[in-house]
Amino acid sequence: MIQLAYIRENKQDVIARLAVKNMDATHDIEEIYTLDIEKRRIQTELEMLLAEQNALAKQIGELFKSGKKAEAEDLRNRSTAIKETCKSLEEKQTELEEQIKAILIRLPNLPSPQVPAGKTAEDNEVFLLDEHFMPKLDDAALPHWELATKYDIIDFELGNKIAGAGFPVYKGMGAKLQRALINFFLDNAGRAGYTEVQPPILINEDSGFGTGQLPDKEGQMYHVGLDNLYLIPTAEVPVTNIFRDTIVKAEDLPIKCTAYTPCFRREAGSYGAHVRGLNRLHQFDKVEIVQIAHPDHSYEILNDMRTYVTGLLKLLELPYRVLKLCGGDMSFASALTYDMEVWSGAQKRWLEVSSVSNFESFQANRLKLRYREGNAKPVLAHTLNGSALALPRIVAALLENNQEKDGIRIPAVLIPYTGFDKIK
RNA sequence: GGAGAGUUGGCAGAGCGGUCGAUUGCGGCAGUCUUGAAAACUGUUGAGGUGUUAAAGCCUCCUGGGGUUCGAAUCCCUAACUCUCCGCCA
Repeated sequence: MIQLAYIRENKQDVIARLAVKNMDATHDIEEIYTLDIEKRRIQTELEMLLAEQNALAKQIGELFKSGKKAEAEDLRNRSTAIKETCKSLEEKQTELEEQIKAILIRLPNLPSPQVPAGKTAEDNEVFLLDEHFMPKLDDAALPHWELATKYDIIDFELGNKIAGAGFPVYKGMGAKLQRALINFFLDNAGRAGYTEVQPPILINEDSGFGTGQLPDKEGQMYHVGLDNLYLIPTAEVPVTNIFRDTIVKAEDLPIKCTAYTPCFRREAGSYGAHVRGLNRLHQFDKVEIVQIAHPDHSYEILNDMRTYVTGLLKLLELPYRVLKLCGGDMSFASALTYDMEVWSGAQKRWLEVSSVSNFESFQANRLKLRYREGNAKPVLAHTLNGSALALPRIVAALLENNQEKDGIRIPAVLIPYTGFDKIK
């Protein structure tokens, strides 16, 4: 949620920056601005009356005590009269506040000034390309879904029977590879200073609101109707919400957490070749990294996180590229996002395996997540997160890029985790 | 699932419907003492809004929502959550 005080002072800047996300917010911003002025006018008026009422109530109490009944009655009538006015002003104020919030919560975050203009994924800026580990495959190379069947490590049909499309069953070495990757990612995050947490994978509405999934984006999440809970689309939601309604000390920043969780996405309307195999699933595993940062350092930290993720890709011996997302391709809550994509040798496509974002104070404002410098007033913190990493597409790329005549080669760093060096 | 109890400031824990934003303890911060630290003592210590050069002042907040009243942390209704006992269970 954009800070109301910022809109108050910087109308034109807000409109200009939302235009980078291809949104004409002129009307919304003007409306907020006008409603806010009116709201504050009413608030002032109301508060003066409330002050008078408080004073009267106090006097009445004293008059009753000293037995001056008639005078007390007199004041009581006056107070009753004021009460009516207060009530209507209060209603008006609440209504205005609701109107302001209704607009405010559906406005996306302001993109950082360095976000490139653009409408679609085509307009993203290639920030970095590392083809060092580009595989040399011949035309007989198999896509990962065929390799999965050939080596009997992932069964899509079986998952279909149990839950539906997009819920694969990993078997044997396939399952072990999943576990190996999760442990490998968690261990690395731990070494990089992230504290491991295991959060709930069901969240309530407040949590969904805090990180920006609710309202409006509930269609992307599975909903447990009976208990009104949602399955998490990413660990970002429960982990960031650990810090909802908290004031942390400035010297404790940055706070770094990592979590492995399964993630659930409805992906309604997705179909076709691009969602085959592991490319797009309803349930998948991911290790997430989250940081709560001081506003002065959040962009350095974003760079650190990006470098950390590309470091993992190098360790896994995967060719990758880093995209700086354009305004049109960025998510609702993000101020700046880098996407990491790995090369999938047989599909001959780039697959997104991580997305690292700085949300600045957008989530913090919804979460009421603040830090305090000494005895100063609390200030909204910045939140950041990134996948480190999402498993399925990593697996897809590993299978395809490392296919050899006698099996699939496991990268050296993973062998201690898998216990085998080849899937046969 | 059944029965009961509760939800107050960072934590613990008081609070006859009328100077209660709230007693007290702990913790935190500052000071005295000390070579330094500890102990002891003293002071200070919630959030949001409004306002101001800065303050003062004023308003709101005692889980959320609604109600009664001139006046509510205190009474009533309601929701959520927590705890205890019983049942069930990985």
